[in-house]
Amino acid sequence: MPHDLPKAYDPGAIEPRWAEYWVREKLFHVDTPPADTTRPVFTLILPPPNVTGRLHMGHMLNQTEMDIVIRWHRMRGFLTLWLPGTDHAGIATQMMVERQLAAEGKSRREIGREAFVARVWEWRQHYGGAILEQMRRLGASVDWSREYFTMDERMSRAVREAFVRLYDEGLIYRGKYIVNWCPRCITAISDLEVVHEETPGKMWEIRYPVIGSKNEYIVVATTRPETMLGDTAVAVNSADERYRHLHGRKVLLPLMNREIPIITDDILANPEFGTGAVKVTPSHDPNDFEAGLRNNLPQIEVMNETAQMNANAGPYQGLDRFEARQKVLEDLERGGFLVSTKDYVVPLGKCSRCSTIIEPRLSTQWFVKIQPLAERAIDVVEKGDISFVPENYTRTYFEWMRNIHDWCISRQLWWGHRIPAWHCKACAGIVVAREAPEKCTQCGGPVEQDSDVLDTWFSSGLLPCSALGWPEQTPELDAFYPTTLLVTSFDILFFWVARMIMMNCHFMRGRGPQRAPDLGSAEWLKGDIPFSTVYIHALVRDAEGQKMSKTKGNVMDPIRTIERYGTDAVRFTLAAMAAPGTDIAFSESRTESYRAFANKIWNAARFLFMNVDKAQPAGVWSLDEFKGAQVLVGNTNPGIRGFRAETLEDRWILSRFNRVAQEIGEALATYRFHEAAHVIYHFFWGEYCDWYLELIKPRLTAADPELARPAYGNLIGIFEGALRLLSPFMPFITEELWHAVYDGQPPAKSIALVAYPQPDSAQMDPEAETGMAILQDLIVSVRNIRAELKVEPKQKLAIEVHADSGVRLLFERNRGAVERLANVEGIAFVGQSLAKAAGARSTARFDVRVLYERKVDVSAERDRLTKELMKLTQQLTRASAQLGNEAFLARAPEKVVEGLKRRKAEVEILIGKIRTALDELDLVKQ
RNA sequence: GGGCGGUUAGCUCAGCUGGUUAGAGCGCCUGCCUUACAAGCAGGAGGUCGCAGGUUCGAGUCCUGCACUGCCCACCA
Repeated sequence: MPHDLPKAYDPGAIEPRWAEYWVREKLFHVDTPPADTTRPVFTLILPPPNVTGRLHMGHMLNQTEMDIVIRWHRMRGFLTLWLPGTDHAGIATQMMVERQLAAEGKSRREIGREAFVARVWEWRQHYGGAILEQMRRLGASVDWSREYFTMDERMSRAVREAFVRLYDEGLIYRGKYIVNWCPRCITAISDLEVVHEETPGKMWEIRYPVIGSKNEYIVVATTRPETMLGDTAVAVNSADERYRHLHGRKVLLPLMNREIPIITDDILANPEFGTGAVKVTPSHDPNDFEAGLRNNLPQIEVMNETAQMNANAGPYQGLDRFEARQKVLEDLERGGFLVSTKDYVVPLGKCSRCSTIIEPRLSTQWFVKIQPLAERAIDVVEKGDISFVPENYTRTYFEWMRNIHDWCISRQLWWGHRIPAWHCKACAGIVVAREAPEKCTQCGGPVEQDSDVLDTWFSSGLLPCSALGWPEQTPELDAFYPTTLLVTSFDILFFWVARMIMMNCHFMRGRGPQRAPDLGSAEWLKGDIPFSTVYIHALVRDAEGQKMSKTKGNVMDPIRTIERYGTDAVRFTLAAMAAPGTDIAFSESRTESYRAFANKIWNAARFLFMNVDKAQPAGVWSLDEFKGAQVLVGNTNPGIRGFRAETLEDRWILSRFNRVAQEIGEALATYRFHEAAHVIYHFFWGEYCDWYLELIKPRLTAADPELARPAYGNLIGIFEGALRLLSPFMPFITEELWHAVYDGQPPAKSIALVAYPQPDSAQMDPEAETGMAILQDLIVSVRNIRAELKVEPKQKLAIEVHADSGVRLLFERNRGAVERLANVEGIAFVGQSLAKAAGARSTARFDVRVLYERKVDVSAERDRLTKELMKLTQQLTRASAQLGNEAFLARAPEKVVEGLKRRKAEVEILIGKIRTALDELDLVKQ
């Protein structure tokens, strides 16, 4: 029995069931539409989580926002595709499996490449689906039938195609350069994978003896003395007078006893800094590398791939780089070469994966010549074809794009896309091809594939076009590319977003304009862009505003939070706190309050069903009357149907519903999730439950079925509509209750598949809203007086009201409401103002007092009135000053002037009433 | 060294394009188990919007400076 709800809302009892139902029924699967479809299309690609990943709050925020947008579009009639997938995450996954091997006492080198890769696939088979399983639990309405993995064969094909094309166009090259090298991961990494940290360290000054002069030295400064073993020159600025006489001379490199030249080079950014002379180590520093090329210096590598000193380091061979540093310093000291040791803050580069200090290393790698790609990527954003929300990220994007460096894409790993290049064993030529060549195309010799794999971001940078079938011309590409939106976090803006823009714009170049981005939009999406809007969401921090990190131990597991409060409550928390551009300090107290919100909705439903179950058998009302309401997608006005606005509260709630639908629509269209969440929260709890439900109660039990019938229709109608409004935010509870509303026979398989309420201005009723506000004001005033007088809650009291005829009529018509909600028995309307009456309350529209024998607490009353008077007087002063200002009257919009005048009049009336009341109090005292 | 953001109630945060009385949740105080909900109901207290100037008829909102604070980027030994 769907109506038989347990008393307390228990998310654990309903959420897994619906999560499973949505997947099993394939509710969110969409067929690829024909190319000529007229249906508006909305495409969103899920930023593929790492296969190694576990869900964290950042994912949950990300997915909540995406799911809200997706469900909202789907309910508005878009053909909506949300495409899920996972990323093979090169280094991360390889490390995971290596750890596993280590636990078995094995290493990847022992078992060999082929076995290792097989082992990773096996790992992925077992554990790789964890994060997507977690996504299912969140209710993410993705199309599971289209799931991809970035190592799938079709993705590999796209990767090879992209590589070969870029190579053929001269945009990929191979060469020996200084790269960021992680000696622990034993691979090159890109600039972006290096984290710079200001670390307290030392700067040492070392003197190099000048050959051919006695007691003459050049003093150089360094933070990495061990690299001096590879020095091949000392550089000074050509304009530096101090060293002019040494141009063309040589120094003797201490410890190594190697003669190296003194060169003049502009390597020195600032000749004032340090001693004005630097050691030059072309194999171990990017600047020195360049200087080495300019000056034809030899490159002497002194370290191996694990940053241990090699044979070129002479006596230091075999030492780790930091041991070597100590030893070098000791030896320099002993030889009298060490001039000074100073504290110095060094910007140390560390591997973003394992925090090992990066060693700049000379090695042969593959690079993307990025400038030409960046130019187009800048262009599409400048032209507005792609826009960022919040828009200030545009600047950051340009900043990065304009200072971009070539991208090192080769990794010395085993897990990843193999570079489609083959080396000839005979002539050392290179063949780059889509498929493995049989032999060298130049000399016919045997070939062997390059052992490196590609940076993970090379394959994810091809999304979304690769996920839609590129390089094939698939119907999916036709229908869904460009995608509409990308929702992601700031930290992968450069890693991923920027690269997708560069690569997609490059490969999809020349594609004509596609569909419109939104309903009723006259604009068309440009054909080559990967997405038209990038929404950058906030970082989720802990309740203290600290970044969540494993080392701090403040990481929240969303699944655990969900188990405690329910998915809906956690989703709602994230949505309600997701103001664009600001970080989220996730607080469980908020989640608790949103669970209470869910409970409130739950109990409102119980109340409804309890009454309905009595009314139906009595023939007062039948669900069939309601079933006629059109809520199916495609209906032009899927708001509240069959509503009969017969009373003030009916007109009011209908008006409010429409206004709320409008506000939510506007908020969601601009990604203002928090605003939308607040609006629906306030409407449901503060208006529907607190007022409408209370006001309508007597009509539900009215003896006259003609009175009761519309009340039921309205009550259920608004409830059902509100569920639809709320559904994208809280998909589970709304699904459960929506099915229950229809007694298990809903007009569609899911609330997610019916229409989102659209505002209807014809149903907005400002007069009813004003009237209701006055009525609420009266009820609250009476409750307030009662509380001040400490009247027994159960005791009914008579009241006197003074008001003009219009307001009086309003009160008379809603007499019952006042009596019930303010616990009043008998309302007398009086002709004269009640301002003098002790304990009366006044508003600009009415005075009210209760008839009660207990004396007013004179001093408390005086305090209250005095405070009120001060506030109002301040307001009056300000308002008068403004209204007396010619410039204000001339320049301010009429609406503002009118509003202020009205307010001033009200304030004046109130001040008068309060003065009277205060005078009266003084009389009482005397 | 560049760039971006924050500072609003005891706490955590909203406040979009400057416009009538600055809001929410939690916490706090008072009273209620009023048959939908104590995860609730009713009432209430609490803010010189970081500081100093400026623009404007009008500033929490725009500009300048300062203080504190967070983040991103960067090949100055």
